[in-house]
Amino acid sequence: MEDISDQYVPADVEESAADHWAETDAYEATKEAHADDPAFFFVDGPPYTSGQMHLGTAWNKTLKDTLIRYKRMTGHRVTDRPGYDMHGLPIEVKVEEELGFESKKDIEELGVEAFIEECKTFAERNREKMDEDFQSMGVWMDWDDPYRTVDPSYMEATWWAFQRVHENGLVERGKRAVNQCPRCETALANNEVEYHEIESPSIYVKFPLKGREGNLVVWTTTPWTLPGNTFVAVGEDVTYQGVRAETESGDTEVLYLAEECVEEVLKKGRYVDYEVVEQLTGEDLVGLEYEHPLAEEVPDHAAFDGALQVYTADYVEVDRTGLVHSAPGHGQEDFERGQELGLEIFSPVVGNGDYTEQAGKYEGQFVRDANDDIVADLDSKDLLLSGETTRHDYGQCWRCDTDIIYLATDQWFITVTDIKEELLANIEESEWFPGWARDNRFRNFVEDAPDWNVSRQRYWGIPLPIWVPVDAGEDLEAEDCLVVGTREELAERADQELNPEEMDLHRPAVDDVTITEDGTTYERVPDVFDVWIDSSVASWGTLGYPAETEAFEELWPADLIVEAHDQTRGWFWSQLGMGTAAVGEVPYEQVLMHGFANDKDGRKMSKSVGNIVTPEEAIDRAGRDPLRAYLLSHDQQGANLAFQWDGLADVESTLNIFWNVFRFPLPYMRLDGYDPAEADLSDGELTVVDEWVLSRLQSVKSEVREAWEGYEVHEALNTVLDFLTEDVSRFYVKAIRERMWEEEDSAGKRGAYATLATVLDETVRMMAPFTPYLAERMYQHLDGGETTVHMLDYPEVDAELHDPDLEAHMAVLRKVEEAAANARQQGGRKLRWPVSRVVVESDEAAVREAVESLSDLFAERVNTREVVVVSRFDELVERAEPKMSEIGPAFGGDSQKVMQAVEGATREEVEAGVDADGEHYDLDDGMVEYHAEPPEGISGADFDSPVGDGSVYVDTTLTDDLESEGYARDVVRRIQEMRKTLDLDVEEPIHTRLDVSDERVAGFVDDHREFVADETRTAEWVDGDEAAFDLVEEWDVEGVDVTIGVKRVEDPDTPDGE
RNA sequence: GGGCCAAUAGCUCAGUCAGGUUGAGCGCUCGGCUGAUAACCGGGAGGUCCGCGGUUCAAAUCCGCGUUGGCCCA
Repeated sequence: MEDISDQYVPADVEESAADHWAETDAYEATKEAHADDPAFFFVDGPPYTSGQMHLGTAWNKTLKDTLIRYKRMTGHRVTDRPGYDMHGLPIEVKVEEELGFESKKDIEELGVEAFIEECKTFAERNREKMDEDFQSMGVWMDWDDPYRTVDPSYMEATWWAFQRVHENGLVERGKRAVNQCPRCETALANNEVEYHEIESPSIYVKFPLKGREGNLVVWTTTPWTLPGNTFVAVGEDVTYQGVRAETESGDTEVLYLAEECVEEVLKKGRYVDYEVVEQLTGEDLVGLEYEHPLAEEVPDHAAFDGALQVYTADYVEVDRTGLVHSAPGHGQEDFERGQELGLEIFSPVVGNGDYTEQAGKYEGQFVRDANDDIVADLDSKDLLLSGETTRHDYGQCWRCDTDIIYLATDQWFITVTDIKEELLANIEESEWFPGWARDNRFRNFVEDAPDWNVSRQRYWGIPLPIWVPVDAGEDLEAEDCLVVGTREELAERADQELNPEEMDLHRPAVDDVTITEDGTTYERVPDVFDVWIDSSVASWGTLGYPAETEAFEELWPADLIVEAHDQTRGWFWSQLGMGTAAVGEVPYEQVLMHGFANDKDGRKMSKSVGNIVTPEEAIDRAGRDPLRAYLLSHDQQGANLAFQWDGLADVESTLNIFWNVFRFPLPYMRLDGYDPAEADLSDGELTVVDEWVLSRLQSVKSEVREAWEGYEVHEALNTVLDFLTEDVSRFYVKAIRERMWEEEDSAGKRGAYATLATVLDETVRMMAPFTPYLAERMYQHLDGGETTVHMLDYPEVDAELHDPDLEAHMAVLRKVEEAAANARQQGGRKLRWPVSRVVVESDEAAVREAVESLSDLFAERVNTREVVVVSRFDELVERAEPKMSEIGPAFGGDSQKVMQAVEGATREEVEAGVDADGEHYDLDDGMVEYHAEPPEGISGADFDSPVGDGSVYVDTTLTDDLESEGYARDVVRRIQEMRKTLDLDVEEPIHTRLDVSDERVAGFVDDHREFVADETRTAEWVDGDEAAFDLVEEWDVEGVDVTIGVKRVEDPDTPDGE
């Protein structure tokens, strides 16, 4: 094993640990060690293979890795197969960009097979890069065997599930108004639409009424949907008015619109005057018929029974005009209302956004490009009341940022709205951390979830396993279709010869497969699945189901999934939806939902803002373990992280303290030939601090366990780190340092070695899931009995060593010690100088008991000759403080004199009455307040402890004896500093020259020559030229000039020197 | 436009559920310690508890209305 460096250098530690893992197959050994343990089925949410790891995905995988390591150490056989989500439009778009493609036509020209190959290569290339990234964070998962959504065996899992959904009667085919990306020529799910502000026309259009005078006034930002107009919607209880409006030229016309909107709209139409001719409700307007405003341009417009009439609808708001142009072919709400009304759907637009011949004059135009023509046509017919533009949020394709259009197209759905009750009930079957994520956020989402559009008119995805009769018409029902569940089943039923072992399930391999049954021939629906279908089956796809059944039967459903809060609408939902629709169950039992990694101000990291921090950069500047510990030291339940470089540096310095604690005993142990791996607490003598730190260790283990079990990961980590810094480093190590310096083997030293070795062994194991490299490095140096620290057990509480009373006492003592240090500082007596006496005063018996039980330790730590514990310190002097509000009225003009006489007097003096200017004054009780002060030479400070408060008094009066020791210690410390300057070995003897300018002080130091020589390994006191010394320095010791010379002894074997 | 989460010292957060003198760590500063020493210990400064309104003897805490940031939905 290499030497342990003075400084914690994460990069070195990590390299050394990584090498060790590689050499010893540590990961395999760890899995093997737990092969027979009870199973813990963790499922990795597959990251999308479009780019590389960023800080958020690094956090996510680190958290998963930490939990997996913890679960293993607590005796579980953990499923740790990582996953990758590799299909979908994002990759298609990237590949199209690489190939310089602009539309589907380019893809068809290249050929679907070649395009699929490109996508496959692209996704695989990204996956390999991400594989490396995740492994570079120290994530131990089964990287040799990840599940990939592009593997036929995984794809089959979606087929199997979809077949179940079909059997359950939850698959539906139909025309629905969906979000359509005209560039990608596919439907998009609501959650694939992102909203941005755009500028659109904002036009007010007159729809001439049939059979009566007047026009309905509607407003729209999408003129291109007017050819598809089918009805006008009004609010049932809204008040409408018919107004006769006068134009600038003096003509008049009648307009119908909501009362509230009249003024505003007439102003926009530049009417000069108007009168109300009619007032009526929405209900009254129902049934009015109107002329299609583009009747000439679009002769084939909706004219069927019930079209071009007024209906009520609940989506109407009293805004703009209060009348809403409705086209079921172009809007979701319009579509739903149209269905209720039994209206046909008229949608003269194809998938790429071009008008069909049904759009008459506009045939072949891209819809958005037709806006201007339509506005102009309306204007020419005097049907345009007003035309301007407006800025508003509008949906865009999540991948290519093209503005979407609403179209009614044939799509396939999983009708999750039919099983809403079951979905909501299944939510209750899962336990979420934090709880509010389930009960508020997720529940709301599920309540509002519409039917799931699972079909995409694209290429790079899992083909829909649906075969429809070749002659199927518009009204095809899902139950008349075949849904295939596995490759084997397809091979059996297919008309063609297929090899289930070797066939690829991607397009175009399955496109031409037909099935003939009962005299009907079926062909495959050309669509692919929505990419969210892929990961929705991860809980069984991970296990190779349906091809492999054993693992599924043993493990399913997942014990735990861990993702960020954006997955509420994503993976948390898709799994619930698919699980419930296919098998009636939620596929996971526990959900840990963490937050996002934002920038230092809590803002989202983004390329355009330029505030991105990459994991690589953080690893470079701090290290893998520090980055992991930093990420894990913050709340892991729903809260976002505001990344701070300072915070990362803080964590690194905390780990450095851990490193210092770890390496502190090593030189001593080596000198004594002590092997920490063989540490035995029954060998040697345990002092009270040993017993205390061992008890604290038990408390920490129990707190840490509890935190883990509630997935309070940051609590677990911070508890260990606090223990290391507060208890081990600041208290324990300080307390045992002197014992380590003892030269001979002693029971006390062995006790300290055993204690510290035990503490280190267990904290290393507790830290292992968080900082795997650092823990490995330490374990291999301290013990190394097993291949890796990660295959060991997580430490368990040893009740024998747990002593809550002692911990309580020590907690009191530390508070008292703090107060003593405070009092010392006030009395101007530094710790190196002993004091004769420290008095601890408290009227709490528990406090006194605590201090008394630890008084030796206390005396040592505060450097006092004597510790006195009392309930009341009777040397305090009560000093009087006059209360002028009482004295003033009582003594009138003499008040000032009385005040001066009273101030600072003792209680005795005041009670006897005070004299001033020859007069005697008696005072009442209420006129004076007393407070107790320490007498001259004693300074005090108060403390609050867990069991009660009190005060500490430090007697700083000097005696020759104390002063003598103080100076001697000061001299020792100067010589030590010089030894360090000379970089002498701890053991190396020296010759020392000492000149003290003050005779009295020189005497003091002489009294302690032996002590000084001992402490500084001075073999001989010498005189001589300054030039004869390796180092000569002049010091100011408490105002006294002291000149010290130090030189090495030439031959260390003969310490007597010359 | 709607839902959820957050806002407390320069920074990270606790305290909010169950109302009662705002706390810790880091940083800053002054001092101490000095064979773990780029470590460690003590003192001090530092707060509109995001704002406004309400309930209450009493509000960081409960309620309402806002502001800012984040996520989700439209």
